[in-house]
Amino acid sequence: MTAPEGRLDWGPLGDSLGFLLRLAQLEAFEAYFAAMEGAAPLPGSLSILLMVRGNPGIRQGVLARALRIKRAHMTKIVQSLEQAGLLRGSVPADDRRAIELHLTPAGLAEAERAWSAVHAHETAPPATLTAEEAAQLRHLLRRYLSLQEHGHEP
Amino acid sequence: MTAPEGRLDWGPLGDSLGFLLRLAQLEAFEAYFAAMEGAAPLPGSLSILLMVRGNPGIRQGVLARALRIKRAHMTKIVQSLEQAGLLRGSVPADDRRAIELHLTPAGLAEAERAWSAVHAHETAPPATLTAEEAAQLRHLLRRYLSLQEHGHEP
DNA sequence: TATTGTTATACTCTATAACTATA
DNA sequence: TATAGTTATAGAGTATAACAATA
Repeated sequence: MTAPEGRLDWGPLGDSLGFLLRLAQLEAFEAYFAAMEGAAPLPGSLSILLMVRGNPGIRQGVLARALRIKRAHMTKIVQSLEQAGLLRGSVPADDRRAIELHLTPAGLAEAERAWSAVHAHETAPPATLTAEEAAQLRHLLRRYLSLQEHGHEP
Repeated sequence: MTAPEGRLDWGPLGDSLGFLLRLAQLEAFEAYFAAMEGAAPLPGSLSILLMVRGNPGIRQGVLARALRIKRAHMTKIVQSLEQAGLLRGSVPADDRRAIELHLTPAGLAEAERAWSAVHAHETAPPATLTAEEAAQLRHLLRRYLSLQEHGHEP
């Protein structure tokens, strides 16, 4: 009567894309923190630094929508990164409501340092997948998110 | 100088499995809530009801590990589901520390009702993927999570 | 009127540790 | 001594709405 560990019946959850994505994301974040051991910034901050590096002058609201962070929350994160001296915002002349974000030299150095620490972990295939499967998984996720065009490919 | 919306350079984030999973999960949950409009319970509660339905007598701690919910949090969720009359716990004779979970008749009815509401949404492929790609994405996620064996397959 | 960013509030989820009762 | 579950507390992330400045 009692379900044994390791041989669970996942039922319809095993076919639910949302559920699988939820578990996979938790797994990936656990692996990230285990591999980094404090050597890297929080995933959210790192993603902002990398996005501003790749898109200098990006507006706060555009960045918030891209990373699916609420504007109110983005304000706090940006402020903390500004206080840390990694980011600076400037008000464009053509729309004085907006804020355009740039990395400071320190922010650029931190983005490079953090990414080089994370790079090996992020590009190695997880233990449960072959390199080919991992590449295909990333490809399908980009298709799902309509992010086909990305950084370093022709 | 300013990055335009819609044509962002995702840089290394576009190759980061963890980042892609994070965005994909947010996308999937948004789609879930948009499709359900309050007609379904929260994803966390629904996953617990479905897991107890498929694995009657599963212990709380086993369920917590499977769903990657901390034991302390699982206690609260189970208590709320018990107060709602959907779940009951029993103490097995062979280990009086443990709690085995079962659905009440009301809980079974709620699991059936909620799943039938969610089913169409969860099994239809998302707009950005073909049915084949969606199936392959689910397959790769199960492989990534080592959940190959699941509910309704030989 | 609508939009950008800010502030304030509350709520959920999470993380941690101390506690009990059993094993 | 280790484990299952509980309690308490604090923190991070998130959601919401009201607000000021600008368009």
